[in-house]
Amino acid sequence: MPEKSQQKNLATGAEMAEEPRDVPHALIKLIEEEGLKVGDRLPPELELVRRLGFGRSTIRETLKTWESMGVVSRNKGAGTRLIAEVSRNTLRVALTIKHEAESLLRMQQVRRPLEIEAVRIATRLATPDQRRIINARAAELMAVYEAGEDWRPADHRFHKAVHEATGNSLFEQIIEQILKCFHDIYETPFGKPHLGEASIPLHRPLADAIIAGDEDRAAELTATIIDMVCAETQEIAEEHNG
Amino acid sequence: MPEKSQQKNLATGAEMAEEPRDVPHALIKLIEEEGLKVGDRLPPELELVRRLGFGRSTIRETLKTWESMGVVSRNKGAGTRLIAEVSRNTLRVALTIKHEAESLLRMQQVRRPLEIEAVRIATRLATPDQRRIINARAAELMAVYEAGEDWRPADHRFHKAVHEATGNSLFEQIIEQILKCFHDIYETPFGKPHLGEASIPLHRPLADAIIAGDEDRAAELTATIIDMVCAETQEIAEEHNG
DNA sequence: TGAAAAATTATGTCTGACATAATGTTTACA
DNA sequence: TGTAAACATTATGTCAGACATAATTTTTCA
Repeated sequence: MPEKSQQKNLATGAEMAEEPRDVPHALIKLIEEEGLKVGDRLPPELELVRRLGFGRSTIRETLKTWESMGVVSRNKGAGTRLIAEVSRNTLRVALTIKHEAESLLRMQQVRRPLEIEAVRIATRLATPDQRRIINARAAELMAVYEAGEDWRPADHRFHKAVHEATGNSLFEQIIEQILKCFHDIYETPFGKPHLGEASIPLHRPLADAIIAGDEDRAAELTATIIDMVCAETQEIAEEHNG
Repeated sequence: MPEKSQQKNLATGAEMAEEPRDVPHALIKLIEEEGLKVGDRLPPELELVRRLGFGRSTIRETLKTWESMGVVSRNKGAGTRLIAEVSRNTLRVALTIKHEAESLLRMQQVRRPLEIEAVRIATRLATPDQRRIINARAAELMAVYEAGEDWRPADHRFHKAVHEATGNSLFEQIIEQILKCFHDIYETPFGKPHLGEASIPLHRPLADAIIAGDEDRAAELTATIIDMVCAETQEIAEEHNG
C-alpha cells in the first residue's frame, strides 16, 4: 500500500497528477477515485465521454473488452456495473475451450465442484442483505417459471447472487465464463430449448437452505441440480457422437 | 425515413445457411471459409464491414476484445493478424486476478474444490497406465523431497499426472493457470521459500489411494493437503494486511 | 392505492469524417 | 544502377452525430 510499485508510467518526468493517456487507466483512476466497488454502477457512457475526454466509441471498446473479461456487466437501458475488482495490478489469465459436444460435459464437470463450494461458502458467509437478495431472486425465478416464461435470465441472476455472496469474485468469474462458453456452444448447433428445466423447482428449497445457513443441505441440493443438467448434457453429447 | 438499409441478417428465411447474427461468429465463419491460419492477415476493417454487414464500430469492438485475449494483433497502418488459432471449435475466456496478498487466499479457495474433484474423477477413471505414471511421479517426489532438494517441479508433475487422468483438460488448465498466478504473486513480494512443504509426505498415501481406487480417502487427503497450504497462505496474507 | 402509460435513461448499432502509423511506389541523385 | 528521399496508399485509431431499443423512473388515471 505505501509502496506504489507501479512501474507502468513510463513518462517518469511528470509528477503525480499526470492524466492517463489511455482509456483503461483513465477508467481505473476514475473507479479508484470514486471509490466504486463490486456491484456499483459506473457512470453512463456519455458522462464518461465528458469526464475522461475520450470519444464514446473508444470508451466503448474498453468497456466491451472488460465485459468479455468479466470485469463489468452491461445492460441496455440499465447501465454498466462492476462485477470484479479492478486496480492497476490485475493479472489476466486466458483459457482455451474446445468447442464440441464433449466439451459441454467437461464444462459441467468443472462447474459442479465450483458451484457446490460457492454455495457452501455463500451459506456460511452471506450477509443478511445478501440472503434477502437471494430470497428475492429465488421468488422471481419461481414466478417466471410457473408462468411458463423463459426462466433462464432469472436463473442466471439467482446463481449470480449466490456467487456474489461468497465474497470471492473468482468463483463468479470462472463459473460465469464457463456458462458463457457453454451457451455459446450449446445454443447454435444443439438447440434443445430449455436445458435443466426439471431442476428449477429445486431452487426454492436451495434458497431456503442458504438463508437458513444449512450448508450441507444447500450443497446437496446444488449437487442434485447440476447432476440433472449433467444428465441432460450427456444425452445430447451422446446423440451427437453416435 | 427510408427503409432500414437492407438490415442484412434479419433471420428472415431459416434456410439460408443461417447467417450469424453477431460479429464474433461472423468473423470465425469468415476465418474458416478463408482458411486463415496463425500469422495470416485478416481483411481490413472496411472490407469486413462490407462483407459481414456490420458497422465498423461494432466490428472494432470485437477485434479489440480479441486483441486483449491474444487472438489477434493489430497495428495502425499494418493491419490485423491472427496470432492464435481460432475456429468454431475454440473459445477463449479471460480471468482477472488482483495482484495482492488477499488474492492468494481466494485462489486457494477456488483451487480446493477443483483439485478435490479432479482427484475423485481421476481415482475413478484412471487407466492402469495412468495409475502407473501417478505412482512413479509420487516415488520421484518422495525421493527428491527426502534428498532435501527442490521438490516443487516434482510436485507439479505429480499433480499434473492426476489432472491428466481425469480426461478433462479443463481441470488442468484452470488449476494450472491459478497456480501460475499464485506463484507470480507469491514469489516476488512475499518470499517464503517452500510453501506447503509440510504436506509433501501426504502425497505418498494420496497416490496409493488413487491407485487403489479409494475415492473418499483420496479426496480426504487432497483436502488435507490443500488446507495446509491454505493455512500457510492465510498467515502470509494476514502478515501483509495486519 | 396500484397498475397501466408515458417519459427518461443508457446501451447497441450504424454512418461519416479525419488523424496517424505502416507500407508501397515513385522519383531524384550520386 | 543502386539507394535513399519524397510521395501516395492503406489500415487502424479516434471522434462526432444520429437513431434504435431495452430498462428504469415518473406520471397519470381508475
